[in-house]
Amino acid sequence: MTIRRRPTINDVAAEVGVAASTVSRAFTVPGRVNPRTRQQILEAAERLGYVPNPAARAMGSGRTDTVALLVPDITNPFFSGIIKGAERAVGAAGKTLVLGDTEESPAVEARLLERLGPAVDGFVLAAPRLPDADVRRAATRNRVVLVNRVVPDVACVVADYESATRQVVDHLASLGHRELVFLAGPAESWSGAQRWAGLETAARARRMLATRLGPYAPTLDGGPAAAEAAIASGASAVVCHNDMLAIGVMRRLADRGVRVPEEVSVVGFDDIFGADFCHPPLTTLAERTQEAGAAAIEVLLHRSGTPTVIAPTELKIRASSGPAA
Amino acid sequence: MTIRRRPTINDVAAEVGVAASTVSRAFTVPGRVNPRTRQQILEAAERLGYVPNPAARAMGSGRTDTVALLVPDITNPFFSGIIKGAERAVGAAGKTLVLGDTEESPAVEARLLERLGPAVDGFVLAAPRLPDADVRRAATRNRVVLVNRVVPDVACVVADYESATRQVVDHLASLGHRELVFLAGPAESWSGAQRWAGLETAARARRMLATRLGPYAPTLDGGPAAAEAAIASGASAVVCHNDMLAIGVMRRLADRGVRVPEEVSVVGFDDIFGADFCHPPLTTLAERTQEAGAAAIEVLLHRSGTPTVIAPTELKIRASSGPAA
DNA sequence: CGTCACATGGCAAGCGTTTGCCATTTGTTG
DNA sequence: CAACAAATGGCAAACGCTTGCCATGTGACG
Repeated sequence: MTIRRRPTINDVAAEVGVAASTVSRAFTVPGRVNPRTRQQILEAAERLGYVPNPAARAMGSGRTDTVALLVPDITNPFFSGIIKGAERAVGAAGKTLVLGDTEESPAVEARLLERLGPAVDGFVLAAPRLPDADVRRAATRNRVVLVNRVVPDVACVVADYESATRQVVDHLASLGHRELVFLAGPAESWSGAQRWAGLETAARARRMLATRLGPYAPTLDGGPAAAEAAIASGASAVVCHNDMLAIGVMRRLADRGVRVPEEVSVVGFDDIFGADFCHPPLTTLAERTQEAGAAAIEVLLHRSGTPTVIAPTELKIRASSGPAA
Repeated sequence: MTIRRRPTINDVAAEVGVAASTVSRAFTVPGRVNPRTRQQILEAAERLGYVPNPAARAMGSGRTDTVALLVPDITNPFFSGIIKGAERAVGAAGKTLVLGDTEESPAVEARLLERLGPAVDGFVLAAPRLPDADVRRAATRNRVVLVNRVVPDVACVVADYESATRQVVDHLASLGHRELVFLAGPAESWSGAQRWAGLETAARARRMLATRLGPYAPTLDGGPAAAEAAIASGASAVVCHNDMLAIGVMRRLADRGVRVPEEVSVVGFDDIFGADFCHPPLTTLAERTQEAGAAAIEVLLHRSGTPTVIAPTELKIRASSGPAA
């Protein structure tokens, strides 16, 4: 198929017999041109198949009507939810979303920030791996909203980890567990730190014993090592950094003949796709990822200042947690 | 945080004392400027924090160095693989990927195609829902590569469904199954049609009986209805449109007390995230989604004409399929 | 030492929009 | 009907970069 030249604003102007500026206004400042003229212009544009060129628009106006969302791993279902939510919100605002996968690498993240910077009106950074200083620097060149990460003076939306961890601990306590081990994820993970801090506090309030083990890779592959450590610890309840790890752990436990939840209860974080059909279905703390993604866009597009919005969480109780042995 | 003005090519030119055109060439046609001059320019750019503005670049050159990938549903793990593969390939080529979620809607797909058209060098359409005519029209304005869809005169990369379905049928036949039912997905699905056609042919060659039931929603929620129909059919093996449906079906079978694979074998398509840890782990036909995504980008960026590339497939045999009862 | 080719850099014209400002037309008001 | 304001449209200058073309300087070669 051969590519045809696109009609420009000038083609439309010529067709109708008005100036290009009038055509431009017909699209961007409707009130500014006579309704009848506008109608003709719209019809001519339709007829010619004219579509405004975003790059040219960006040049003239400085606005790009595009925002970028950077996530550490597109294939991680947790981020899929954020992406989906952001996509919808961006689309509803008539703008375009550019997605970047940082592959968990601060370097890649920095590169994307730099490359995309001039091309977008703002960034949503989901669980960024970059140090605070770099995040702040980025916020100097573009509007930036963080998801599940807090950096002073930068807008963010974070899950309500305090309530979240309290729910987890309450649930385990009500099942009669007296101690829990937390199988930690990467040391740099901000949300991981929050989760552990919350668990520890909540456990103390409940007079439960809480221990942290790890770090482990927050993936299925991190499971075996984490499971072994959990078994060795002898705790009746294990709380995992995230669902991936939890599922990996449960697999290993099954291999080792340890029954879930009869012998040990397992709880995860994220409620990823699959958490409800793994075996046994996983009790997990669900963040409203789509809402979080949408909220981040909302803040980016409409709110000024550096608001912090707290996203609610919800404990999904399924079969992987049960009464203490 | 206050946003600072970005330095332009002129700032760099002034800093070094050369013309803007020289700075431009230092970045885009390195051989064209004296190595020493170039070095100075690069240093000045670094010092000033200059980053070329893609929009302006696009205007001058006509190239946008951006490609768009449109998928029906970002949260579907099958597409995550394609996205990941495409992302990598695009990044490796030093270009930018824009992602669009069409929400399974032809209308949204058409809108994105139109809006994004002028802003990108080309499109990869994964399993597009649009009618042939619209796809061809899009290919008239931009370069287009299809994934898992064939439209005459448009480049594409498709899974090797013929081999795929043969593998499935061979596997079931070797387990002693004499008949299978295919639980179909949406009627408009091109890949669904391919799958059924392949299964039917392969089954006939093996003198197996193949029946198609459905359509069912290709989601977990489609499972119950499909499972009921499968049970009613009395077949010992069911092949599902995709893994989502297969997992939904297995759930329902479990609820109904039908044991998998003892009483009925279940096979899916896609090998999505979760297929290996659902219960029982699902036998499924894996497409190399990341490779397919990368291949599509490769075709878009480097190949001319309208090549058709066939992506290999592989049957992952797991616990959901077993000897016929 | 005269020619010539090549290396290097500058000039200026776009690329498709937006937008500030001015000119004209139309409508309103006293 | 004069005077003025509002509505409408056009002109032209950006926006930041690329690129075709030309001017100059350099070294090689005969």
